[in-house]
Amino acid sequence: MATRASGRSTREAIRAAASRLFRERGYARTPVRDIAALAEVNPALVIRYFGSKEELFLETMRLTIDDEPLLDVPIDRFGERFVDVVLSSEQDIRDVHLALVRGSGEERIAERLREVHEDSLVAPLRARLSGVDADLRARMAAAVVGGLLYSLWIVGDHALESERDVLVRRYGAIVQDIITPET
Amino acid sequence: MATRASGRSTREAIRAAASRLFRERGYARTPVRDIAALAEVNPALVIRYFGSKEELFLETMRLTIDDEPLLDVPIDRFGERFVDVVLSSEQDIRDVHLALVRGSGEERIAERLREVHEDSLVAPLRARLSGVDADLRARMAAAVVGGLLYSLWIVGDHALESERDVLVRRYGAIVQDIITPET
DNA sequence: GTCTATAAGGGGATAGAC
DNA sequence: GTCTATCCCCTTATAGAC
Repeated sequence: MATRASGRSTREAIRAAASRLFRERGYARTPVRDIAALAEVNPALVIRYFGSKEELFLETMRLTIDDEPLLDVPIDRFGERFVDVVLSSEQDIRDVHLALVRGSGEERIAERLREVHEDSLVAPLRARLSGVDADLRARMAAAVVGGLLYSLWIVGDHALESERDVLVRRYGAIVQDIITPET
Repeated sequence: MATRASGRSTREAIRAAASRLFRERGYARTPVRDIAALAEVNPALVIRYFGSKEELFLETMRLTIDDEPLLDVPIDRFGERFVDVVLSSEQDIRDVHLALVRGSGEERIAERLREVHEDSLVAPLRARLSGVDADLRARMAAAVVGGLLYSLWIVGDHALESERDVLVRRYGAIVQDIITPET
């Protein structure tokens, strides 16, 4: 095999392959060799560049939610919009989330999951809430959204996958009820 | 080591050890050897009795929810009671559920998770509901309860672990809102 | 910067004696 | 029914040549 391009692009090729395979098959079921093969790179390089498989996993399984669509929405429609954003597939929130959940037997992966849950689900909700129970309400709403992801992707609840619009509306209503302070 | 008791009790010892370790450490992080050690039994016997590690896992990670407390409760308090039952630690619903979620990268374990989700969460809710949307509502409520478990145990959301009573009441209210038909 | 070759360990599972 | 001994595969990770 010919020597490939410079170190920079090799690193990126490994990262891209790892990101894809980890999301598709999860941590435990993705050998380093498979990552190397997909990246068309020597297996030794994977470790050389990233130190260990776990480092590589943590390096690739990050999330930053795009909260722009959340900023300009009126508070009484926030629940629906939030569900909409989470379910939007542009960023692969769901895949990364799923991989983290399944890998959470490993302590450091669990830690990353907590960060992702906090930063991507709790924080955006919390930012728009006020009142004494704001924190608890944000966490409950985040848990509910987590439950939606769990149901859709982990248990594969196809019966819940009605029209996307219906899902966003009904689930949005649940979230909305939680974040709206009790009368 | 002296020969232990009869085959019957050996089988039970293996089952008990496996059940405990799988719940504590999960599928991937529990070697057959550790199960044998805890059961004070030869490693070869584990496979001999149960065929494979995966079979043993599926054999031990079952759930049957005790739905007696659900039968005599008035429908308008059903949500709260349901959350109460799920969080009651008598049966280790949560541990088994957690182990199944984390193991769900394996196809057969995912299948078992779907069964458990269906039988222990969806079905008890569905049994008390009626109306056109009954099925969808039952599934959404089940997903929400799954979200609670997810948040409490998988991400370890300690901030959500307020007083148990508070949790049951507030989360029960959410479930109740879902299973109560819209006006 | 990339390769070959291999170390070093752990895993599940099996054969066959007792 | 239970044991010892071991097979065999797969894994991550490293050493050192090119």
